[in-house]
Amino acid sequence: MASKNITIYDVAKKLNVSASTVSRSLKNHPDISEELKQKVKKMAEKLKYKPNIIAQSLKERKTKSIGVIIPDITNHFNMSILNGIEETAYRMGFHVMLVKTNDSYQRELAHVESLSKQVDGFIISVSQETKKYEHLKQLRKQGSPLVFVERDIEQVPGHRILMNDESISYALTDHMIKAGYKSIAIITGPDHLKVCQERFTGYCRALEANGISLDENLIVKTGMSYQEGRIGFQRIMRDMTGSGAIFCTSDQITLAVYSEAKNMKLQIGKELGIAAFSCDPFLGLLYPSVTGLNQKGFEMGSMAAQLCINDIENDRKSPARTEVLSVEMIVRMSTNLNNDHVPSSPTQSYDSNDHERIVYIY
Amino acid sequence: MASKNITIYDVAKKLNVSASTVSRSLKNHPDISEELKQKVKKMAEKLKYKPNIIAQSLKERKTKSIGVIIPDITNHFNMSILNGIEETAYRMGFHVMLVKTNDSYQRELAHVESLSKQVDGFIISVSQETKKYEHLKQLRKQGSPLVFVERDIEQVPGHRILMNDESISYALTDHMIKAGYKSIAIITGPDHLKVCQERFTGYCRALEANGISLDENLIVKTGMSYQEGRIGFQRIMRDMTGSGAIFCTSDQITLAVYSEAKNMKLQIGKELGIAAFSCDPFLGLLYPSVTGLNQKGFEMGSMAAQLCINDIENDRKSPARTEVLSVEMIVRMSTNLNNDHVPSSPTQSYDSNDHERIVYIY
DNA sequence: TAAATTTGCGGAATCGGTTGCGGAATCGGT
DNA sequence: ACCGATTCCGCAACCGATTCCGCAAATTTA
Repeated sequence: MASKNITIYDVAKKLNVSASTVSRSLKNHPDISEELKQKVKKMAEKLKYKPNIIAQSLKERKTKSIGVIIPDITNHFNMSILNGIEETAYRMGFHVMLVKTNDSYQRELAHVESLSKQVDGFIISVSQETKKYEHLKQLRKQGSPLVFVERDIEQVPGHRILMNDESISYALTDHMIKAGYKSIAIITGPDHLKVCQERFTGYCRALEANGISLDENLIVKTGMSYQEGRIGFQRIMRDMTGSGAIFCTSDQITLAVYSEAKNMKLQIGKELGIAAFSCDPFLGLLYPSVTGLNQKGFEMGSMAAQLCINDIENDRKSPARTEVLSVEMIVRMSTNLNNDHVPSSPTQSYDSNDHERIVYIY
Repeated sequence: MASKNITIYDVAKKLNVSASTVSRSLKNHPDISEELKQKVKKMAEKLKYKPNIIAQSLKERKTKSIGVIIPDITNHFNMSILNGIEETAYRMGFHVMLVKTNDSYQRELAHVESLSKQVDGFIISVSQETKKYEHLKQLRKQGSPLVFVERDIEQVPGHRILMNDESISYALTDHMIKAGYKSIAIITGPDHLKVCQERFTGYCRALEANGISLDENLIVKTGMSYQEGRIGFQRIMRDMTGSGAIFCTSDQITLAVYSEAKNMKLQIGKELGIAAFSCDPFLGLLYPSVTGLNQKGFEMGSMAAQLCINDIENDRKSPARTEVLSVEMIVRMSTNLNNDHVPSSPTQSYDSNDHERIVYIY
């Protein structure tokens, strides 16, 4: 933006009219004669005049952009969400300011502050560390539309695009139990993160429903990252006895557990069950393929953007909506205890469809 | 940003000083007495005054944000790039405005225009459709720093963060030939996209060096998407004879080819070789695992952001730099013709490391 | 003590648009 | 020919910050 930028005044001067006239002409204000409008538009075109969005933003107090605050962007689910957000934001004439927190509360705080004057609304998936939420309440007080996606905070009003975390976790856990695994472990994040708590609750309920008591040694609640998944896996494997299975509550945990299990030369499915709270398309291509979900990240992002932008354009916060998308479970080989996964003819093993069964929840 | 926002004037009024004084106090201008500075800062704190970044941007003609224009964000490589960009942008005090083009020239054009007044510099990976580049030259004329990442356009000056596309493609192709595959196919994008042309050239050179002539039936140049990969695969399989292999030049093509091959119950490696221009970590977990690359997306994004921001802050375009990161090839099972991938003991097959060999290029 | 600096702060223009208000010119009606 | 209503456009304020310039008081110097 260094050099000469043509402004509305340049156009005005060329035509010996006022800047107001140019402004009005370009927005088809009825006060300007059709004839003059055309002249102005021609000249603007000729000079390659482009309105300065910053100046407009200052005057209008609208930036036509939304802030997206996300813990990280290197997993399939968040990517899909981001993709959905960008797509509908674009269609609705908005831009996306993207920041990630790396699950750090401090960084989330800083971003909320620094973006608050720069965007018209927020879509946020809170960080794992976030326990305080004054910063988010502050946003609401300012009047900024706020949409939570996947990870929300109950105490803060705002729209929510969520999943049926608890029931799908119940389903995954129950499925593993019914599949015959004797000890079911879980690797998840801390309870103050609502999604973790819900996933854990689903897990607990399923155990309970099947008359299995909780075993602290099989519960890891340190976090959702790859590293934490890896360490969690190692801790669990120390205490896991008999035919066990692990409920991996994030993309990264799943990747970590799967990798480590392979490194330990475990036969996934037979020697170790794995169910993933994940929808990465690779899960179906792995061998053994991994039981996972059918999360609709793109749709969630898209809906979030719509709610956010609607709020912005109507200038008033519509009553906070909570959309809970129901997720489907996709059963694959990693939770098949009886299949030893060594097909007599290798050809068979390549047909993932033989081993894929979709279970609809709701 | 709806309601009452406290401005610098509010702070000024409270203290019966002028706005200039408040402004200067907050930026530690020496003209203001230490005593008054403290009073102003206290009051600003008390009123929770936050400077209006839009107003600053207008005045300073700097927005402290960079525009990132990318074809799509749902593959691991682009994600990594984006991740790297965001990380260093954050560290350097910048924000990221993210837009994707879905490989559409029109959309790229629109985004370049609409962002040009909104960001201080651009990082771009051009769309597959982009053949004209006036819009990019225009950016340079305006003085906007411009950094190409992965996909550049030679005719437009600017920094470039690239890979050794041609030589690594040569290496992958040569590897497949040496591995014993008789017909080597390629699925890639149109030649006007420089990376495609280079990858294709590498492919051609390798064939030539091994005394193999080009077979038009084995060459698909329609595009880099999943759909195009799928269709390309089907077309190639009609004509592929004997032990063949496919060079997949993108993440999505790889995914498509791998999936389709599995659906056709082909034994990957033995019946069909696959080498991927991709670095997705899942490639190593698949069974059979897939020969791929070791692209450094994060580093590339990080470097791009640095170059871009440096240019912005020094206000002068430093001489255009071209960084070519050398990529490593990682040989895995999908290009092992002799291994039938049905291990006597299934345990073995889970050890991907037994089948992984890193080949350094350069 | 008068003159020359220095210190400390305010006024006003500016960045680039937008818009309420008012004024001149044109028009229609009688 | 006179009056009221339109039509069409410009002036100036404003959005919220920054900064050049200037001025008065305090300080130093002669």
